[in-house]
Amino acid sequence: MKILLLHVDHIKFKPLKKALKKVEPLSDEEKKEKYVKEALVVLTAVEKSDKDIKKVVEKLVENVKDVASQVKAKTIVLYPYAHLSSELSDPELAMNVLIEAEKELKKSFVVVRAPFGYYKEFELKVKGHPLSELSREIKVEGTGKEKSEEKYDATHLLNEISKAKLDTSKLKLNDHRILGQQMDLFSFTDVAPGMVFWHNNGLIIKNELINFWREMHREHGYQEISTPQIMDKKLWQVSGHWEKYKDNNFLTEYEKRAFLVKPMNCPGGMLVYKTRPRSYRELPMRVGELGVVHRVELSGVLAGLFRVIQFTQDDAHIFCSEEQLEDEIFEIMELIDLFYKKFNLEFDHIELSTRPEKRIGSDEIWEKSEILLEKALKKRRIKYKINKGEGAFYGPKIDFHVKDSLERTWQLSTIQLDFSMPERFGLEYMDKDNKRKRPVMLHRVIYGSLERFIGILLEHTNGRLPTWLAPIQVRVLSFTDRNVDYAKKIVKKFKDEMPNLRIDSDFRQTTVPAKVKDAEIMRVPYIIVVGDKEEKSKKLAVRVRGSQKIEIVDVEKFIERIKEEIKERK
RNA sequence: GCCUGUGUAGCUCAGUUGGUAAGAGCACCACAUUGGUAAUGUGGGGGUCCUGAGUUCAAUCCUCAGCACAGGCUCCA
Repeated sequence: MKILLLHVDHIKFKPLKKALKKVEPLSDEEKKEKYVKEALVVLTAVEKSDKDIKKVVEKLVENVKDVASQVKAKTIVLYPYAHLSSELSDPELAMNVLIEAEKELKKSFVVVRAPFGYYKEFELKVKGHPLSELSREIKVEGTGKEKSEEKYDATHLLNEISKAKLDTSKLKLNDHRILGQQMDLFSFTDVAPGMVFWHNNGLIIKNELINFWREMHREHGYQEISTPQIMDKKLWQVSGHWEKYKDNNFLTEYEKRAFLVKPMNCPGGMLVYKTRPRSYRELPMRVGELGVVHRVELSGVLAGLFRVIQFTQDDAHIFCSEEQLEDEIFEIMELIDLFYKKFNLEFDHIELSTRPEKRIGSDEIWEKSEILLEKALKKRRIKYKINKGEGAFYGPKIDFHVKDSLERTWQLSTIQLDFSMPERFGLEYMDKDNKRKRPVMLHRVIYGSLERFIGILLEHTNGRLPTWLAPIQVRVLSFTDRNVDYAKKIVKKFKDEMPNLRIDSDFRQTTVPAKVKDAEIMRVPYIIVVGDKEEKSKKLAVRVRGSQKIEIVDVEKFIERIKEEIKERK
């Protein structure tokens, strides 16, 4: 139970309308406005864990008496105030606690109890002395036995686990959640809201994106690291994330030390930087990390792959000198450009987000950083909007937004400038002149989150991914049972030529149109039908990615074509 | 988290104003069929009607509490 004790000159309140469906009826007297002078107002929120009414009431009364005697209050106002807790008990329990507490307190005080379950207008004047505002948390300890003998019935609990049911009423046909189901890419369940279960087909896409990412980043002078999933709370106090995002972290513990499930990769990266003295020769040091992060998000904001609790960031941190900054920013912009061209994606708009209210670092540094980013944008002649006050708490950023099937925009790539983290973590390098200097840092992602990126990509292609990304690249259909042996030979030939080709077959005894339909729903780029004609002519009848036209092609030529597409990532 | 909806078979949905009403199509399995580029025929198996508590002689349906999903708000290091 949570309570807030306010010592007031007066309080005035009046019930307006029901907040709950089932509440105590009010007498005419109770419906009237109440005015109480010189009172200790006890705002109460009864919580789920307050099952032992007797003990809860006992402790509540004890607390109230304690404070009342200190402030010398003779009148108590018990005032239900649900907003103190997010773990509220059911109304019945709450009512009982309040009624019992009222009875107890009446033995020593004048008690006024405000009605439960109503929206009330109220006005009060707090005295303002040191003891006039106090909050208390009342906990009833369960006996050790109860804890160790936690009772549950596994088969019973299984009933509570269900697959997340998608409400498709407001969705477009190319919504990634529908495609994900059709193409067997991923799923969600009740027991892991906002966390993706990647099926084989979906993971293929994710892994291919990662392969491409790794290749491009190696080419662009990045190293890659991987840091732990949970780290001591201290680290996040150093970085400032604890201060700013306390409630948005998953907490766990190890030998009585508090650990945070990482919501960001940067602090881990900082520690790697600090493992040995660094030289100016190492800068710019570009360090990538495909980090899995967890963030506690409000349940109402979750949305398919677009907004999740657990996701993979294609993160990177670039440590460099101030002189190198501009070039590094351009370098990242080029990389972003390269990626979006590859996927034929266009940005809806680009934002420059400036200093937020809650931030670290001096105003001079913020000024400098913002000007720097703006200059870079202007030099590149990039159109952008200013998003005032929306920067990260450690620095301003440039965000790249893309539209989804419902015309909502989502941030994918971002470039963030940061003078503060290196300061907080005491990062240094030895410069030419043998003096210790502080590096500057850039945080950046290209895909943003792999989850969100895949969602966008699916919607933009309507699931018809380029061959290199398609979970199934080629499917061979038999015309009749007569043709199965030959069709198997074709499949084998493809596999011999391309061991990594994702090819499968459909030899069911059904019509060709039926099998084509299924392959189309799976968005297979190349559907090959093998029948008597093909056996005779030794050619292939290929249906290409959604077009209704059938191409008759030479086997060898077709294999070359696919090889080329996969190699060139088309 | 808030507001408004939604939750019935693997998928898409119908239905019961509380009582032999647990239904269809697709998918799956079997049999027949051997077909030419988005759905071959017949038969069969398959359901905790989101979960829990309550009301009732009786709950998928009513009440209360909760969970998840969706749209919007707010938020997004």
